[in-house]
Amino acid sequence: MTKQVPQDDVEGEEALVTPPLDVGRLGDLLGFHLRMAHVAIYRDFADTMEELALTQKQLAVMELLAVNTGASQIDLANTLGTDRATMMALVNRLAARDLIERRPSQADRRRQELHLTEAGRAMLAQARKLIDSHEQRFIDLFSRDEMDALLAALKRIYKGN
Amino acid sequence: MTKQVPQDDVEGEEALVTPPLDVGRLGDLLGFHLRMAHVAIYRDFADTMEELALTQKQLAVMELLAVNTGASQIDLANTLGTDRATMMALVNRLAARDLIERRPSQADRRRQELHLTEAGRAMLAQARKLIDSHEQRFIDLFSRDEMDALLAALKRIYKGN
DNA sequence: TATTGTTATACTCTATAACTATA
DNA sequence: TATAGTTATAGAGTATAACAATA
Repeated sequence: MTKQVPQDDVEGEEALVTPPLDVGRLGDLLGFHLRMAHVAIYRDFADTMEELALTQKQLAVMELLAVNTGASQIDLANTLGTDRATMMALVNRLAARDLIERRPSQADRRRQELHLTEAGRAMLAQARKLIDSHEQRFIDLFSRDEMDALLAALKRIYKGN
Repeated sequence: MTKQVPQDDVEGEEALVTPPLDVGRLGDLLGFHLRMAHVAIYRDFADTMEELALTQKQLAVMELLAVNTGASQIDLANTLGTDRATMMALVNRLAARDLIERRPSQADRRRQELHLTEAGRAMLAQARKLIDSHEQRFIDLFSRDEMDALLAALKRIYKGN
């Protein structure tokens, strides 16, 4: 999916044809390093999931539905921090692929309950296997304590403490 | 710029109307927490920079040019991990606002050397002030040691060790 | 009045491919 | 042959606004 970063992230490679620039003040910004790390993982995820054609967010929706059967689009949007319209588009794409389905709620007829389909559950099972190897590549960079500290720090950032 | 996340990230607020779902297996994924943290900082950045209408990446380009005068689009793309076409669009937008300018290279006539304009330098000075308060909000969440460890961990992720 | 889903719209981001001019 | 810039194109992501049905 991303043929990007031709030489840069290949381990044990010699210097680039065009060497990376001095990052200057960017080096002091948490947001800069967070963004670079996020992009690195995002791309590895995309490459790993290429055969299944699932994005991080699509997988997130499916994992949420695996645990929260019948959740609404608003539930998903609130949990993942997006708005209704964005979630609508995301759900549309997954529904078009028959991975999830909408069912009208009996209790509140404004709502549509979202469910994984059989195909969705099968896809999720496959995805989890691929994700394991993807995650492992980054887990291997850290000790258990380091990883715990990293996850705690990231949570603190987006939960605002 | 982002009126998003209506209740979620307000400190000391009671439960949401629609409470966040159980994140299930997502809670174990580094990529999930990294993405959530990135989005949180990205939005705070966007809100902070609203008056200047500068994105994280636009600022990154300007900071890079502040230190690496005359760098090419390829240089910037390699450093920030994007491709030529994406950087082209980014540079176009900054150039259209007269914040940076292209100058033909004497040494290699395929190249354009990029420079901050006077307006660009002024904008950057303003931006740095706003960024300080933005960064401070997140720095305050951590001790010095915690922040050092966090930055080191993030670098390890995108530098592949 | 407020909420859920929905549609329409628009702009940004990202990447691919192909062209051009240089090297 | 390879590289830098460029253009065209397309799809995904993101958000706003407005409407209908329902609460």
